[in-house]
Formats: sequence, structure tokens, C-alpha cells
Amino acid sequence: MRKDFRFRVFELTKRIPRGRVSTYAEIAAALGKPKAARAVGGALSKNKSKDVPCHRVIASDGTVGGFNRGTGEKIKLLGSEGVRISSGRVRDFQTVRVTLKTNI
DNA sequence: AGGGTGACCCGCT
DNA sequence: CAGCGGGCCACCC
Repeated sequence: MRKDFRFRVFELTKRIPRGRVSTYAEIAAALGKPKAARAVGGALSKNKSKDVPCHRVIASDGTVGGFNRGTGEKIKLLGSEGVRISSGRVRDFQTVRVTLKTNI
């Protein structure tokens, strides 16, 4: 690994376009570690930087997942970007989902 | 240095 | 749809 796992998670998360989302598992896989989804969540939970749109990262089943500022806040942010959510679940999940690739 | 922890995931009941 | 259990991983005492 040429960089810290956490660093790579952040860099990858920054690439998620506004109004689109990705999943913990997706990011883990993009980093070459399909089983590290949990670790990805842990990394994002410690993120303080506002440059990292960690609210655009959701669970692989389409549910919103957690957020250090509170799930409600996460839903709010997503909504303001045009991502429709219903009952803690993202509508049109398959559509707004993005595939990321690593360059790091 | 070893074990606990968590913004997860998947399969099964 | 809801619960439960086991697995996996990086991070922080």
C-alpha cells in the first residue's frame, strides 16, 4: 500500500459527484479489499474534513447507514442534492449509484 | 502487544 | 419484512 487505508478512502470519496452516491462495500472493493467495508465505515466516521462528502456513502442494500452528525442530517444533505430518500432508504438507488476506480 | 469497537455485509430463519 | 449470527478489517486504547 503506498498510502494509508484511511487516506485512500477519503480520496475516493471526494470523487463522488454531487447528487450521486456510492457504498461502503463499493469503496472497499475499489481499494482492492472487498471485505473491508466495515473498515471503510470506521474511516469515514472519523472524518472531520468538510471536503470529504462522506454523506454520499451509503450501505450496499440502499439504506442510508450511519453518520457522525446523525442520520437525519445525512438524509437532509442528500435531499438537498436531489437524492430522494424514503423510509431511510434511497430511491432509485441503482440509478444514482456510481462506480469508482482507484488511481492511488 | 492484544483485544475491543464500529457509519458493514451476507446468508439463513 | 425483521432478527440473528458469523466473518472481515483498520483503528484506538
